[in-house]
Amino acid sequence: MKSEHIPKATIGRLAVYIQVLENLIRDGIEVISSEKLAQACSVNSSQIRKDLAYFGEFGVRGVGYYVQELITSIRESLGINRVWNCALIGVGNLGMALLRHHDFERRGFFIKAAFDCDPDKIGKELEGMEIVCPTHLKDQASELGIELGIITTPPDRAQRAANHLVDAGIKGIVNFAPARINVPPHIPVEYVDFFDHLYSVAFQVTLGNS
Amino acid sequence: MKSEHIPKATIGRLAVYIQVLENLIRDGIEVISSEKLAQACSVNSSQIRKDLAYFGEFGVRGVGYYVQELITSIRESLGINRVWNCALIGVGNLGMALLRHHDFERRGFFIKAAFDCDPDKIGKELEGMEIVCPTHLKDQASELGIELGIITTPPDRAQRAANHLVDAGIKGIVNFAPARINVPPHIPVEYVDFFDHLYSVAFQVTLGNS
DNA sequence: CTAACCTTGTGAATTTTATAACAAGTTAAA
DNA sequence: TTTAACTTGTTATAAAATTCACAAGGTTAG
Ligand SMILES: NC(=O)c1ccc[n+]([C@@H]2O[C@H](COP(=O)([O-])OP(=O)(O)OC[C@H]3O[C@@H](n4cnc5c(N)ncnc54)[C@H](O)[C@@H]3O)[C@@H](O)[C@H]2O)c1
Ligand SMILES: NC(=O)c1ccc[n+]([C@@H]2O[C@H](COP(=O)([O-])OP(=O)(O)OC[C@H]3O[C@@H](n4cnc5c(N)ncnc54)[C@H](O)[C@@H]3O)[C@@H](O)[C@H]2O)c1
Repeated sequence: MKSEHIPKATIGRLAVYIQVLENLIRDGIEVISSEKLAQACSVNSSQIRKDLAYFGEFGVRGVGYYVQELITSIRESLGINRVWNCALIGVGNLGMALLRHHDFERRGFFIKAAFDCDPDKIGKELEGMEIVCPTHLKDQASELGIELGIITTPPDRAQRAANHLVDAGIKGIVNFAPARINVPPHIPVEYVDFFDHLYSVAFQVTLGNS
Repeated sequence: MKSEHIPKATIGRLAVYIQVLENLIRDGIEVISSEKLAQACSVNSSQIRKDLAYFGEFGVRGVGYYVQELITSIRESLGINRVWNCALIGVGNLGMALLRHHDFERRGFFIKAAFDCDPDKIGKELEGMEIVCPTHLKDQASELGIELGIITTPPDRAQRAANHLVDAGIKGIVNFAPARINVPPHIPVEYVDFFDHLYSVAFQVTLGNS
């Protein structure tokens, strides 16, 4: 079908499909039907076929989808079948956990530089990377080919961090701080809000009890 | 209005409203209109009024919403105006970052127990808590009044961790591991997937460039 | 007190998203 | 080769969420 506008919910589900498909590979499963995949992802099978149809035709009628091929197709569709260089701002508890988490690299997201404004941290080395003052962000970004920014500062510093990133010509931002940030409209921002999810389970549990 | 079924998206937005409203408090703003709040949250003002209408009438016509009151009302609506005791399974990079993050407590989510199956970690103390073997989960859960579980194990251990939690009578789960888990249908599960958000920005950046 | 002005809450209209249904393509067995 | 059993891609249908539009309620200034 190859369509124009793709629902945000579709992107979220594609991420789930990849997750489940990768686990199927581990289990040695090579082909899967939309119905089976749907069960594993807790969605409707039409939903899966519709989501994939936005990007092309990846299945074989009467057979299903070849798992490895489908993973590749989805990754191409999302634009993640390549390396993305990232900068991280805010090397605290969470920032360090992310830096130490090598799954990001395995999936093509390389954190190439880490920034913090704390004088005690600047100059220290972590995971083979020197922690640098955010004022150097602009230089390093172009030098290292950094396109994405990850914000892990306290919430009241998130806007400042965002400003640094924008100034450095970054193309997209993932913000872990619980604060909205203002950036030019052509720069996409994704918010990772742990509390959103905690609130959501708490709400569902409360509903169930009432 | 007080309605029956509440869209999941509404819950997510309520979390955003709280986030923004709390920052308004910090700035000393006491009253806000749905239009202003909408701008701060990047949503439509009708959306806000509609979201709130699911739970009651919290505003004053001609005036707007009293910020502190609205926070309280939303918290009551979500069932988070009370303490929720949590157990964390998997004390690795991410688990430790969460344990050290005291914002959870400030918002009523207390991590009362931490579990790990690594013999090197069991018995160690962290943030005033002893790391315990997951086999003790059941005892501790009832003893400490734990209702929610947080999974931060590797993905191939997530199901096992979930089984422990379910067996311990936990009422809801937040899963940070990139793997779907199967639990009885009355137990809500929320997935926090960092890659989902990375994929999403990458996709949006790619779109913008094409 | 009146008039001009705001802002909420909500039914109706619109848009978007999800599900169902099925024609078309594929396989395998008889 | 034919038939029966599958499964996709896509159109049609249904459901859900968002936005619009405005009456109803409230405030402020003169
Ligand atoms: N740690 C968690 O588990 C967790 C969970 C949910 C949300 N968060 C959010 O993630 C963010 C980071 O949390 P954390 O626990 O790592 O906090 P933290 O205080 O440990 O780390 C914050 C780091 O940011 C640095 N920083 C401050 N201002 C900066 C600036 N302008 N430029 C660059 N660096 C700056 C600080 O020096 C510090 O090293 C916070 O916004 C927090 O609310 C954290
Ligand atoms: N660290 C990050 O920044 C990050 C980012 C995104 C996602 N994640 C996900 O979060 C999870 C944890 O990541 P991490 O970096 O902390 O990994 P980690 O390897 O540092 O920690 C995992 C911990 O879980 C423990 N564990 C393993 N099996 C267990 C079991 N059955 N019961 C109890 N404990 C068990 C291990 O002993 C270890 O301490 C992983 O699934 C990872 O994919 C982490």
